[in-house]
Amino acid sequence: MEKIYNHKEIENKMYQLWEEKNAFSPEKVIKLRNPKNIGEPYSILMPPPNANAPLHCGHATYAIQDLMARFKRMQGFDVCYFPGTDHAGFETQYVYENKLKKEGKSRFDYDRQTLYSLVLNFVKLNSDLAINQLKKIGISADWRRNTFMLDKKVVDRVYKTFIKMHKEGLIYRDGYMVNYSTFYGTTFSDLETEYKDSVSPLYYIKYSVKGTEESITVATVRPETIYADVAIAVNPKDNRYKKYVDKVVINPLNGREMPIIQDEYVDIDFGTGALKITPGHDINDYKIGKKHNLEIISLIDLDGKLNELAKDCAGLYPNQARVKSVEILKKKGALAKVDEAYENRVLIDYKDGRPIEPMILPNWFINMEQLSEAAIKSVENEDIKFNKKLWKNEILRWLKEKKPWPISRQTIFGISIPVWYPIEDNDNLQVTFINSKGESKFGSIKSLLSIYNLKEIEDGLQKVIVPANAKYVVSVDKPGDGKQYLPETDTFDTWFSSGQWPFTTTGFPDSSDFKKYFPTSFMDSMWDIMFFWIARMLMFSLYLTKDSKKGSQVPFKNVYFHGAIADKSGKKMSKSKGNTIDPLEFVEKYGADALRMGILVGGNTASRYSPLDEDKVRGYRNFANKIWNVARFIQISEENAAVPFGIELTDKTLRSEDIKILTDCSALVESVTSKLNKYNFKLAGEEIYEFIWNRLANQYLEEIKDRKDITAKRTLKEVFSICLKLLHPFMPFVTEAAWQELKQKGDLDLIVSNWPN
RNA sequence: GGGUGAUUAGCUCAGUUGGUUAGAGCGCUUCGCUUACAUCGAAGAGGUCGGGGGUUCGAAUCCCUCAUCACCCACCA
Repeated sequence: MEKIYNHKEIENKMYQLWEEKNAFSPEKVIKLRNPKNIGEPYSILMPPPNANAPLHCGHATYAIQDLMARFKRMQGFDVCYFPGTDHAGFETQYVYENKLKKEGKSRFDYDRQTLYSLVLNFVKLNSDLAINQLKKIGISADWRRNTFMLDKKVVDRVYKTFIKMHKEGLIYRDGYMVNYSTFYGTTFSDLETEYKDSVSPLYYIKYSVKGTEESITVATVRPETIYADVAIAVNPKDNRYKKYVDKVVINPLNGREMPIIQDEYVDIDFGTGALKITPGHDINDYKIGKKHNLEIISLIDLDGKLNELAKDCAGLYPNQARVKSVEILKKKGALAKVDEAYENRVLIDYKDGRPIEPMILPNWFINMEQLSEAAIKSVENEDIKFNKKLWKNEILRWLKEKKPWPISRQTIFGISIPVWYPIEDNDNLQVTFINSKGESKFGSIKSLLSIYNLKEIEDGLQKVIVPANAKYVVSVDKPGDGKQYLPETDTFDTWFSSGQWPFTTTGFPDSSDFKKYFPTSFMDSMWDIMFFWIARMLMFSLYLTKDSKKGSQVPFKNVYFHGAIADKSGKKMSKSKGNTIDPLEFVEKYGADALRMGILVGGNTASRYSPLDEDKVRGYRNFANKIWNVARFIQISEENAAVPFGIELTDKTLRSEDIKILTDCSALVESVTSKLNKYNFKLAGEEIYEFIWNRLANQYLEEIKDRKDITAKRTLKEVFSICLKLLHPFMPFVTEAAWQELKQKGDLDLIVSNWPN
């Protein structure tokens, strides 16, 4: 053995050894183990990393799942760890579009099919890269069970679920206030938007009251939307406006006569106490509009420009129209004053921080009423348990909102929604496509068909915009009834497919894996996707199993939410801050074992932000070397006479220090096992570290250095081998390597050896 | 605006149901190249556990209050 532990060489060798023996395959492990009994199933789903980029430091937290997999495998459970990678819809398209941009191109240069296959190739390359990187950190998933989010089995499952939900009335199509990015040309769910502090001018606009000399002044940051105003609202308790309540005001931009309504929502103390109501472009106005049965006027088109209703401002983008509309108002004498330094918050997308336009757009929705209800019950009953009460409360709070889930996205990279629109029944389908000469064309299908044949349109199809009340057929394939159809060009929200991950990976409903490993035992994920993913999986699971013999089932019994990996000063790692760590750089420098310890023991995975400190990782690299050298000491002291594993506490030749360390060691086993079962990784790891370094290496080993008897050697070997087992889930490589050095012919590999008790 | 959590050594954090002199890693100081390991060993400095009040024989640990800092949700015309 080398004096210094060479992690680079040995980690590769050990992983190779496990793969050669198929030690990650549950079927094979049963044969490798001794005794060859089959334990209870214990299954873990890997949250599929996005296959659009190399892994980042957050993926080092996969060590948590791997720890549980290795721990339970050694305990004799029938462990199946299901891996996979995600297509990550919009995220991936975003990454790919940036790539196109560097090449001087954009998504608008391609028809749907071409763009889709380009992105798919890109993703497949990255998917392999992601898997290889996970292997580098020692992940012991059964790679032969790998699932990619666009595999046929996944797409089939997604279609089936959509069709089932549609049949049962949970899916509907509606015009609804959505978060629309005119830049990306797609909607976002509420979870995908943020508010940003901003300073904007606040305009005070006078609306004259019909039949009087008086006017009501309203404050707004978006004067360009006055074209879409339908009412003025005041608080019913506001005495200043009581006299106007039955009167009508004149819209200063288009002369529309608008009612003055009363609603509790209006804050008496804010601005002037009077609020303009624009149901087409503001979520609160939309709600008030619905309540008071007001007309909804859409002023902004999908391309982000104002439409013909905006008169003089038609064709302008909102920020341009703002300037122009203010000029017009000024000329008309309707501008009372401007507060230039007004602090407000503007809606942006989470990805790039570009403005989001709330607007009414036809979209596919899931009614969450029943689905949430079932999920709430299972959380309250603790059919599904969380590692902190905080998470239980947060997820309940969110579920109780029961907000409809918009599931359609206007991106091409994703699973398409299996819907077809009959052309003859829908006069007003708006189509964008690239013709055979490579020119982009836009128009209603009726007018386009007078110039092009349907085949040419289909081949170059980019987007079909469909009104909310369109007639449609739900079908995976184009209906064969002789009618002409255009497909839905929207794709599913990526969470619609990843929400069914527990089903697609295990092969719901008939496969043996599903029968054996569902519901899964342990789910580890970062808390930031609690609503996106964990809540959705829970709802899908309860829904899809509701008609089964066993009744509704949760997808996993235990959820462990870990924190975001932060730098040593507790700041979340992000590219913009420049404090990111490439996990593979640490693997290279200090070894995967050291990195894993840095995550599992150096920080605290259970807190919201868990620091990863390079100094600590270096310390754990030293620890690996310490372990290596204890093994080396044992090997040297064995000389030519091999010492077998195992010694009984009843052995008469044991001296008092031997008995002491053997008993201390059993106490350690008990404590570590119990802590791991409670997911207390940090304390368990610290205890082993402390025991090996201080108790075993510094103390006992020094005590027996001069002893020549075999008993001391046997005791040392016994205690050390137990330590290797306890530490294996944390530091799989060095423990296995040390074990390989000490084991004798016929002994099992550490990965499939039995957990001590 | 609604809610949650945190505040312990220079830094990053542990401290299980309240119980003997408050712990770890890194960093720091001094000494030591002793044949497992200098990616090491030995010894050591350093904290009135955010402030104040209370319960108790006894509180970092329970209660109240103040302060500071995070975070989640909703969203201001």
